This record gives sequence, C-alpha cells and structure tokens, in this order.
Amino acid sequence: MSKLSKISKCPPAAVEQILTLLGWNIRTARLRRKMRIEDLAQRVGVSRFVMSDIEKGKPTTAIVSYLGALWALGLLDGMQKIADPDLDTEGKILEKFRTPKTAAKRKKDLDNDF
Amino acid sequence: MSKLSKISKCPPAAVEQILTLLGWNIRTARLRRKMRIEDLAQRVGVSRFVMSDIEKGKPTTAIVSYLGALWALGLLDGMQKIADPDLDTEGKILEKFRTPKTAAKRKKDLDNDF
DNA sequence: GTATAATGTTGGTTATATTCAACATTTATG
DNA sequence: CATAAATGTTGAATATAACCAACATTATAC
Repeated sequence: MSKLSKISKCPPAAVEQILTLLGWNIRTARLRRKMRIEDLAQRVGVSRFVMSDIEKGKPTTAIVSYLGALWALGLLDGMQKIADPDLDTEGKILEKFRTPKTAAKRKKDLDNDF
Repeated sequence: MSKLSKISKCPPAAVEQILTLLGWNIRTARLRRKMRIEDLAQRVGVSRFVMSDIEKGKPTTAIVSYLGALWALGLLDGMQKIADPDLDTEGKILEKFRTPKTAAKRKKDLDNDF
C-alpha cells in the first residue's frame, strides 16, 4: 500500500500549477544571480539533486527546502502574507463572532457546509 | 549518518518564523470555516496527523501538503506572486543583459560573488 | 458540571525522500 | 568549432515522513 498521500500522487491542477511556477521562478532568480544549482544548494544546505527537484516543482519535497531556496535568494519576504488572517475576507465573514480553539459540532448543528 | 538535510535539521530563524506563522494562519483559517482538522485533512487527502503537523509548521512536511491546505481553504492565490521575476528588482539589476540557461563560470571570471 | 467531540501524544510499520557515484547531455566560453 | 563547465539521468543505500491504532487531554455544548 502506498504511504504517499493522495495529494502527493495526484495534486489538484491549481496546486501543480503553483508548484511549477514557483520552481521556475526560483530557477530564474538563481540564474539572474549567476549561481549554479550546486552553489544555491550549498547555501541552502541540500544536495544539488534536491535543488534540481525544487526547480522542477517536485511536490513531495520538504517545504523547508523550498523556503530555504527563497531565503538564500532573498525572496522570502512575500511568504509573510500567505494565508494572512487580516487578508482572509472570506474567513472573516464566516467567523463573524466566535474565536474558538476547536471546531466542535453538535448533532443539531446542521452547518451549511458551504 | 543522517539523510536529513542541514536546513531540515536546523533551519534559519527567518525560515522557521515563516513556517510557524504559515501554520498558525492555516489553523486560523480552518477554525473560521468551522472545519475540524480531520475535515480539512480529508479534503486535502492527508491524514489528520499531517494536517496537525502543518499547523505546527513542521519543516520536513511535503510542500504539496501545505499547498493543498491552502487550496482547500481557498487561500492559494497569494502564492502566485512568490519569487515572481517581475517583482524581483534585485534580480533584474543583477541580470542586466543576459538570459542564460546555465550559470557557467570561466576561470578568469573572478565574479564579485556579491 | 457533565458528556461528548476535538485535538494531542506515543509507538510501531512501511514506502519513499534524500543522498551519492558515475555517466550522459546540454550549454557557454574563447 | 572545440573544450570544459553546468546540468540531467540512473541506480543503490538509508534515515525518515506519512500512516495508523490506542489512549490522554482539552474544549465545547447543553
């Protein structure tokens, strides 16, 4: 039996697209800085094979390796805003009043399930 | 000998900080949507343990699982801009003229190594 | 306050991500 | 064009990420 999650085996198109784009962007940034794959890999602390995988947008590679590449390129800043609660207008609407620590449901709670 | 990369064992503070923040933001978005860890995990296609790891900002978890969480929460959009070459002013300056496919160096090329 | 649901924790199993060596291919320099 | 560097590819070894069951803890609903 596979120990690889469904999303790893067959990611949604939107996710695959983001991964491919991210890898390509990292490659572009590296070349602009005249660094070899090996150079960037060393700064990040991974092998050149992992760095190559990243530039191809490999889904199962550790997020820290991706973030490390962004960090080594001075491109980590944009990550601050990802999923920022202040910018999550949809979430703010859904929340309305409560700020719970769990998402407890009760039987009667039909919950629109949006 | 460890087969875990240096960056996984001891990520730079900036990277660790981003990971913790990202996990927390995902948790906040989930709670706002009144989803259980289990619910979100199912939509993403991972076990509840992996989803829990994500909310803790575990560095070695596959990037696709993080992106899947963002996707399932409708928060994937922001990723488009990460490392966007158009926004990489530093890179644009360094690049100047060429658009190479490799980062070839020649012996004489002293290269400022920035 | 109590019952119940959600989340956290631990230990064990297994497929696989990372690593590396060696070779092939592609790209850029002079 | 020729040469050397950069990158791609393959196969093998090994530590570990993902998974699960079972139990503990925490938080919510009534």
